[in-house]
Amino acid sequence: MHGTAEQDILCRTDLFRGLSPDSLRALRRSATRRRLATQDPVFHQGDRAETFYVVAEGRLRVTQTTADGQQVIIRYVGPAELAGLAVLAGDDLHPSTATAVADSEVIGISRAVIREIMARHPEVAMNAVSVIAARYREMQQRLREMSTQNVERRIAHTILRLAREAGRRTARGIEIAFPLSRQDLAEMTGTTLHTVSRTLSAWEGRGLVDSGRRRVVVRRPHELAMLADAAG
Amino acid sequence: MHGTAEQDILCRTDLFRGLSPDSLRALRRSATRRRLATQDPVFHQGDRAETFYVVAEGRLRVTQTTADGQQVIIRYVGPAELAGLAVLAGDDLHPSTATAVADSEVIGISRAVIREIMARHPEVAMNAVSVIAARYREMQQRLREMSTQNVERRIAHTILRLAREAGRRTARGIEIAFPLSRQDLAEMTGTTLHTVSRTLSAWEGRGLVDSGRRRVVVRRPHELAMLADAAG
DNA sequence: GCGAATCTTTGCGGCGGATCAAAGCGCTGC
DNA sequence: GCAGCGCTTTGATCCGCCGCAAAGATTCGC
Repeated sequence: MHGTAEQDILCRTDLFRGLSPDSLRALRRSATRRRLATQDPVFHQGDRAETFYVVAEGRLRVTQTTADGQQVIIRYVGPAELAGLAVLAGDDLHPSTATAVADSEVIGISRAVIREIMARHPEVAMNAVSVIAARYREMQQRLREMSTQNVERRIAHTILRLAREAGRRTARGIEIAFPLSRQDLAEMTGTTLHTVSRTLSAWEGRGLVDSGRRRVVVRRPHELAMLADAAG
Repeated sequence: MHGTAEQDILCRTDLFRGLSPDSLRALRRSATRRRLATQDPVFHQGDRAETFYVVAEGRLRVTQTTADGQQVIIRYVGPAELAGLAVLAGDDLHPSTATAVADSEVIGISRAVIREIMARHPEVAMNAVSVIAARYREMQQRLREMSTQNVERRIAHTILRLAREAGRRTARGIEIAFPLSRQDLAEMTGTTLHTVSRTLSAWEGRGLVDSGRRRVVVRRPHELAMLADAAG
C-alpha cells in the first residue's frame, strides 16, 4: 500500500473529487509524504502557512492556544480530511496547531501547488469553497451549542459526533477509535476535566457509556442522543 | 447613485475583487436589487438557497434558531459584505435567517450565476475560499472566547468588534451605528439580557460606555480593550 | 397626549459548574 | 516488581451567572 493507496486517498478527498487522473498523478508527484508517531507535531500556530495536509491514515488534533495559555480543541481530523485550511485561503500564518494523536501518515501539498491547481481547475477551487463552508457550518453549530446548552448536553453531543466520525463497532458498543482523555473532552466543550469526569461517571452508572483511561465506548447511542436533545 | 454605486459596491467586495469590468457589467445585469426596511427578512433558515446577497447599504442580522426556539446571532453584515454563503458552497438550504436591522439595499445574485462565474473565473472561486475562510476564523475566535472567557470579557470583545465594523466617530466616542438591544448582545455572547444590562450599567458608572435604548457608545475604547484582555 | 408595547434596570434567591484538595488507578520504564 | 508519572475520581466549598419578579424608561400608535 504505497503509491496506489496514496492516490486513492487524494481522489477520495472532497477537495480533489472530480480531478482528472492525469492531474492527480501530477499532484501526487509534487506532494510529500510524512509518517507521524503519536504526539508528533504537523504544524504550529503562528508558523508560516506553506503546506497543508491530507490525512492518509491516523488522526490529528487541531488546537488553538490563547494568549494566557488556555487551549481549545478545534477539531479532530481523520483519513481523507484536511488540516491547514489557511493555506487554501492564502493566509500568511497557521492560526492553529496540528498534532498526531495516533500513528499517522499525511500527504503535504504546498501553497504554490494548490494555488496553481485551483487557478487551472476551477472545480477544485469550488470544492475548496464547499470544504471550508462545511467547517464553517460545523463551527456555527458548536457556537450554538456553547451558547444555549448546559455542560452535560454539550458533552453528549461531542461524544456522539466523535463516535460518528471515528467510531468503531465493537461487542460492547461504539468505541471512539483514538485516545481521548477527560481533559481533551473538556477542551472541546468549554468545561473542566473534573466536570467531564463526574458526567461520565454518572453516565457509566446508568449504563450509557463505558469509559476508562483515555478511552470512551458508547453503549447506548440512542439513549445518549435522547439526553443530548433533551431540554436544558 | 444608482447603477454606478451598485457596480462600485460589487467591485469593492472581496468576492469580486479583480474581476474584469466587462464581467462586472454582465454580472450587474443579471443581479437583482432589493430595498429593505428595518425588520424586513432577506431569507429564512430552511429556505432553498437560491440567491445570496451583497449588502450595498444598511445592515443585516444573521441568526440561527435552535429546535427549542432559542436564537443566537451569528453575525451582522454591512456594506460590501455577503449574506447567504451557503449558496456559494452549493448547499441546498440556508442554515440561517437574515433580517435587515436598518433601512438597507441588497444586491441578489443567483446560485446559477455565481456558480458559472466561479467556473469561468477561478480567481473569483479563490476569492470565495478566502471570504469563507475569514468567516471560519472569526467563528473559531468566538468559540475560543465562549470556551475560555467570562461573560464580562465576552461582552467587551463583542462590543469592540462591532465598534470596529460599524463604529461611527462622534463627539462622545465611537457609536455603534445601528440599533442594538441588550437582548441582541445577549444572543451574541451566550448570556441573558439581564446580565448584559448589569454589565453595561457597571461600565456606564465607570465612564467606559454610554448606552441607552438599543444604543451603545464606547467612550473609552482603550480601557474597554484592557478589560477585554485582562485575565478571567 | 394618553395608553400600550417594548426595552431596560435592579433586587433577590438559587444552582450549575468552577476551584481547591487529596486520594486512587493504570500504564511505562528499569 | 517496584517506582514514578500521568490520568481519573470524588469530596467540599464557593461564586458567577441565571431565573424570576416587578418597577422604571422610552418610543409608537391612535
